[in-house]
Amino acid sequence: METAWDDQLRTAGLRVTRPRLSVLGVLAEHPHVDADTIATAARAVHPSISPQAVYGVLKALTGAGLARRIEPAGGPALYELRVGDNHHHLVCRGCGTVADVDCVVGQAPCLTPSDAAGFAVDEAEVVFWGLCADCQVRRSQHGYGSNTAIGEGVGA
Amino acid sequence: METAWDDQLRTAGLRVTRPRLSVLGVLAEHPHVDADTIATAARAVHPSISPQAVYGVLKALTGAGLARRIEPAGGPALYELRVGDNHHHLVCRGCGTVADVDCVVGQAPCLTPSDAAGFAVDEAEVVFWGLCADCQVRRSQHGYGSNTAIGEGVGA
DNA sequence: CGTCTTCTTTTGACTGAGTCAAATCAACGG
DNA sequence: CCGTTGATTTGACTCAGTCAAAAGAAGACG
Ligand SMILES: [Mn+2]
Ligand SMILES: [Mn+2]
Ligand SMILES: [Zn+2]
Ligand SMILES: [Zn+2]
Repeated sequence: METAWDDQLRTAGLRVTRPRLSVLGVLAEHPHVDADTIATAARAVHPSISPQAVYGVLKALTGAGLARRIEPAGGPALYELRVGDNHHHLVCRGCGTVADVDCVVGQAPCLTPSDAAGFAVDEAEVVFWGLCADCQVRRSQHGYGSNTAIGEGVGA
Repeated sequence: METAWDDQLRTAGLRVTRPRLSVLGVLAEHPHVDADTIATAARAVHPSISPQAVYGVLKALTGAGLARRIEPAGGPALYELRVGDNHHHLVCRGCGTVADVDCVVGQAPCLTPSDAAGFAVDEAEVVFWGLCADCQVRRSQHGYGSNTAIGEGVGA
């Protein structure tokens, strides 16, 4: 199951190295992690890996289309292996947790602007901001009202 | 026309100061600018303004709901005075130019995820990525094909 | 108008996230 | 097993933004 990384790397024209396999292993277990968390986790299997190596690996992986980088406002970049399906994200304002949202259209750009102003649009990036289940509970316990604002069902 | 800033600031419980008026003036003329550009432009009318003052002003303005902050991936935060209408943005991958996109729904959240995973969603942030008209021309002149990929008309 | 309180700005140090380049190291084709 | 070339390490550096103490100014009140 994990030797598949080897093929994916080689097919992408990349050499198979221990830093790359470690990072891929971390990404497989934890979707939506930042570079620092990846470095810490990767060190468990490859203790001598340097922070810069992690950046280098992530750049190689994203460049080759094996990983995806997202940058939710207010935090460091996050990486994931789920690529090529144009999915979107839910981000919790309370704790930063990120969850995947399937795109109902499937292919980019899944939305088209009402007026594209001359732009050739190739991607519609959608981030849903709100509170995760845990943070809703935590907030209501501390006296705040739970704001359950839901709009119509358009899908995304 | 510009004395309206005074009232807006006071109504928001903020004092009327020269740094704040300068920043508001810059934002009124240039939508979607970063803090550094604001500082440079504001210095034309208030030469002694410090970079930190700009950050402080911007935090006060956004906190009071007089300005909005957006953070397109790969660049510094941008600020604008157009607030409260839940509009979206087009960002050029070539030159970073940002254009507004009216939201056809008007109120947040204008989209609802297909599966909210227990989140209470209060906002759907949409960023359309592509190439602006100028960059399309520039690219085709240099031999690259113009990729005109347009999806269905959902509006945003 | 003058004074006093409180909010703002300034000054300057500092952090976090990421980049860049030179030197060392290791994958893998032959 | 060697040599080439790509990858990692090391270390310095940038950029965007934060934090806190000290100085300054807005504006409430007398
Ligand atoms: Mn995802
Ligand atoms: Mn805008
Ligand atoms: Zn949460
Ligand atoms: Zn452009």
